[in-house]
Amino acid sequence: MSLKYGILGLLSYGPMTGYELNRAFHASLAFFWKATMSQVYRELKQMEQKGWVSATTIIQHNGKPNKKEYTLTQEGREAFVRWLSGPVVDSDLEVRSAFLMKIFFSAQNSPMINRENLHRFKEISRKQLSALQQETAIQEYGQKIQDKRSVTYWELTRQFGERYYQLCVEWAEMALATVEDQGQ
Amino acid sequence: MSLKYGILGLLSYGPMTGYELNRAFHASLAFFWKATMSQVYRELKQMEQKGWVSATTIIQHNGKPNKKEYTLTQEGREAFVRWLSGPVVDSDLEVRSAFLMKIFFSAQNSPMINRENLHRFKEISRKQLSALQQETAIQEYGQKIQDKRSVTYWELTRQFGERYYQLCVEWAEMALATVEDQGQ
DNA sequence: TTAATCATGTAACACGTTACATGATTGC
DNA sequence: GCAATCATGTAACGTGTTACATGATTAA
Repeated sequence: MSLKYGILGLLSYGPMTGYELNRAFHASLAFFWKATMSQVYRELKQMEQKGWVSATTIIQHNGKPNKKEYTLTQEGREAFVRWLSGPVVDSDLEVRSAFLMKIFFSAQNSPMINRENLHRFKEISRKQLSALQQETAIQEYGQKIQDKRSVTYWELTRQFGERYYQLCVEWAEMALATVEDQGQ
Repeated sequence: MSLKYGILGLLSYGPMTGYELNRAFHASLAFFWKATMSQVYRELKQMEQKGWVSATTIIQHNGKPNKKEYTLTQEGREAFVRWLSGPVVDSDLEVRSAFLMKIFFSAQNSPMINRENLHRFKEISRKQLSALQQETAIQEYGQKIQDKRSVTYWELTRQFGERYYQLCVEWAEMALATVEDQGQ
């Protein structure tokens, strides 16, 4: 559901190709929404049929393959605004964690494997945290497009991510201590 | 991917019907994994074909519909243990948040709607937090089944949830202050 | 010479969501 | 009388994942 609106949102800054949309996704929305190339192309096809975006083929020379640039239509912009201004519902907050599923059943695992898994979780979280802290794309874009209001909101999502991974690291330390304490 | 293992994990505590599995899901795993009835029935059918679970029909009198009780087979238990003892991978930590997607683009929204959305997010998070704090299922089960080791791990997932929703509430307060500060 | 980048997709499968169907019993 | 609980599912659709296909250019 949200992938559609992620694409519309990115196109609201200006026209882009599927390939560029994919890069933009990875550079900015990846912390809270992952998308693959084939998904992006499929959504673009569907949205073109709906009339939310329109495509223009750009012929390239120098041996590079032709591009299809997508532009937001009036209906597309309206659909985006309807979603954006619509209310926040319970399901927008849903959490899904394969890792916690594993932890839930981990009493049936060997203590050694549990310690390893918790350590690995902590390390991955730490890496994600420092990646988000060193994130400069927001500042760069902000200086380029001179849109102070956008930067505020982009920065809020980044800060959520920072706090989240901070939590993961601290929880992992607590969990490791608990598991050791119990002599497991 | 994880729904399968959630079902196998619950069946590792003893045989259950699809209906009971659904209730168990809502009572224990719901914070980090949501499942619907039809999904549970579909997975059970697939896993029966794979030979991971076996079904026994229990004829009921007193007007109630017949039940099908599912039991973990040896192969099912092996598949579960393979998953449980397998390494934690990056994708096990993936975050997906429709709410943050909306915040990311919220510079294009009216300031009033943004304040409303942040307030609503804070309220939902607060409710989830107090629901998790008042959660007693873990203690009850623990006393019933006398499995101290399981309780430790169940409790770790609950604590992750508590910390997570605490973070949400605090972040929302910070975000509201930021948005007000900017005169938006 | 090998991998990465640019650029488009298709096909098949897996998983998640929503609506529908049946029908007795129990509590408000 | 109406909603909830017990208990099973099917069907259709929507979304996410993985593998495959093409083919030139550029940097290590």
